[in-house]
Amino acid sequence: MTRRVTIADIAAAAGVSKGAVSYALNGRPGVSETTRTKILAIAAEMGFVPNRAARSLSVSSAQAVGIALRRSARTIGIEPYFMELISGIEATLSAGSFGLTLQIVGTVEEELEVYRRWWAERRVDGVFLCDVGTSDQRLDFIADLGLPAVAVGGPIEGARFPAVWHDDVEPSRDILEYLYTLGHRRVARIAGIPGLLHTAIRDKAYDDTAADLAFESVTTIHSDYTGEQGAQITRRLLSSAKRPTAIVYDNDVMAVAGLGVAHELGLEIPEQLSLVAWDDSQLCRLTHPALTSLTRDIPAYGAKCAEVLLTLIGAATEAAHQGAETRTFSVQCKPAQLSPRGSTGPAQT
Amino acid sequence: MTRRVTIADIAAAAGVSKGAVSYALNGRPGVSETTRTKILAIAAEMGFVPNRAARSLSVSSAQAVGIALRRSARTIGIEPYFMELISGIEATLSAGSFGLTLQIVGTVEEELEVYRRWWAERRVDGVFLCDVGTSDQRLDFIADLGLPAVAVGGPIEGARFPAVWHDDVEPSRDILEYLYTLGHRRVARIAGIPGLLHTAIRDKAYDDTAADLAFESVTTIHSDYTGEQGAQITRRLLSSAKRPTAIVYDNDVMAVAGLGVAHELGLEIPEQLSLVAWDDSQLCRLTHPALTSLTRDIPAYGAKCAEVLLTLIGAATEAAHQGAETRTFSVQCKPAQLSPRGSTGPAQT
DNA sequence: CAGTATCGCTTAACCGGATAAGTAGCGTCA
DNA sequence: TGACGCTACTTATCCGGTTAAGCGATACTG
Repeated sequence: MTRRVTIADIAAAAGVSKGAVSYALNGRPGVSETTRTKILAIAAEMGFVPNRAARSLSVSSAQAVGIALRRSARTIGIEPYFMELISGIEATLSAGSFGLTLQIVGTVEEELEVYRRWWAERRVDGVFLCDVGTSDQRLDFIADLGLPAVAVGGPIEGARFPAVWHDDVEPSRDILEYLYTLGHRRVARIAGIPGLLHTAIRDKAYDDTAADLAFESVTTIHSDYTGEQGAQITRRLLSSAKRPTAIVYDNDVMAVAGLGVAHELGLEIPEQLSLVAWDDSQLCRLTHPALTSLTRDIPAYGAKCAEVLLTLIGAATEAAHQGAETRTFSVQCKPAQLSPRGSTGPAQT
Repeated sequence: MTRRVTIADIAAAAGVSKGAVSYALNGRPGVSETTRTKILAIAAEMGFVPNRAARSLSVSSAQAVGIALRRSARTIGIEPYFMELISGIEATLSAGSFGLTLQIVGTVEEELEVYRRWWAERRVDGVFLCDVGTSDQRLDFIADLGLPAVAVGGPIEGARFPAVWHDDVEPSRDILEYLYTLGHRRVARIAGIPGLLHTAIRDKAYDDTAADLAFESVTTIHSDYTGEQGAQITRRLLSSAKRPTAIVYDNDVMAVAGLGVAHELGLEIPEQLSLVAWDDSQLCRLTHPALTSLTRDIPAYGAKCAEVLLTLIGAATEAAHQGAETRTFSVQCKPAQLSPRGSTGPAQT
């Protein structure tokens, strides 16, 4: 079992003081180039890595950010979204040698408690806020703590910290116009959880677009994003007298479940029913027919979120030293693109 | 922006010294019950939460464990396995108020580097080792570091740290016997990555069982676990002259992809082809027909892994203080159970 | 009643870095 | 030649906890 190397060890080896070593390692003035080179060489040779706790204690930064996910153990795995997001976040974080602390919680109260603890413990320098709601108590809570944060989703009006988001209005319109062009007149949408911001945004975009086109009916039914509900609602829709000729799902998991139900009922896809999924994961390409879906680059999205959070943390650190003011800025990403595949086709006449 | 409370603040408020506060908060002897109660009350009132860095620095523990996953950004999301595992791990960790640090890496070298850094920085007290290979360089590397670790998978002979695993031999036999009873005589298995320990274990279990029964052929083809390869290999198998009447997949994603291919080729499931998946996630119940699969409780498995790691960390801490020796112990979990669903049926005569 | 154990607390050192303040050595310049 | 400034360090303090050691005051004990 190797011993951990401290700056005191390096100082002893180099015949200088701890302070000199610290200056040398951090690229600060105060040591000659000769000494600096020598110290760096010794540090490298000894395999020195600074003790995070010690550094954190003196500079008051954790070099880590946190993400709390509010899902049950059984349902969290099924959605590819989070892992892809985290994967993108990670890519940016590790480039800046930040760590990612993950916590899975059951309720909002637990989530708020986690944020408070992280903040009080100084375990993280900032957090990502997922599943932003239309009226989200976490926003003020975190802003009041003074904890740097980035909302993953938006836009959020009057937010006290930045949001990274992409427009859902245009893609919503794209879907409906696409289906309209294919001749569909009765369209149903199995939407996500009603309280979520992006659900509300899509709801409105849907209604607005529907009003502009001569649909017979455009209905929205809210769900909880699970495959079970997706299947159940699809079954109900397809058993009704005037069943829709196209169904749009707010995520890929429900769309896959919906496809299963269509198979179960013996419906030909896309001849008798067209299906569209939001959030194109690999899942959409595994089914037959493959699911037409709204594609966006989620790892890139996560990377952007991380980038903004790191910038924010940097700014907060600056501000603490120089009293500069922190500006809230939002970042809009490229909207999702419709990827037509086998699950959509002309409506039956 | 609230100020963080330190033990010095509490000491001042209670009119005692920092030391007394520390004793009181940690439930150690050295203060009277009266004083202890008073200090605890003040601490609670002020909302005191200890600074993790400070505590870590003095007690040399991070109160966090790490998990490094070696997957690409695009493929990591699709497998429900990891999120379920992490979810289970989390449940146990947060009960012990440990944090989880997650890192996604691309190569083994990167992964080893992450472990070394975590260890040197004292960022984690222990790690989980996923995707254990048949000859895994990480095992010795981590053991040499003296970093407490738990292998998620096994059994590992002569390991220098514990493994949490479940028997794959019995379930492998279960599948083959089940298919044999249904009259299947030509069975194919699309296996996982050849270097992985559990792939090797299943390979052998398969061969052994096949030798005991009068199959016409039992073939194994290795893959990379992705839906693409699952689909591609399935397509090849089903296009061959003597195509199998049943295919077993080493994970659920490939099985879903295989089902898609079967649909694409117009095969009736299960009349013309039976499909079995390992690792029953919700995915298996979303398709039509639902996939017969090997069910195991992955969150519970993760919880067990975390429990063992925490025990190990506790033991290591003890050992450091008292010089006691650390015992390596392995934990075997309940093997996966076959859940027959619509994707399997009698072989066509 | 002196000797001593125990309680209840304070003091101070320590963990491993960062960093402000202090200082020795040397060149510069009036 | 002495005041001054600069370089290249060293020293000491701090971050916020933990903990060994110290130290009165009280209780116990032979």
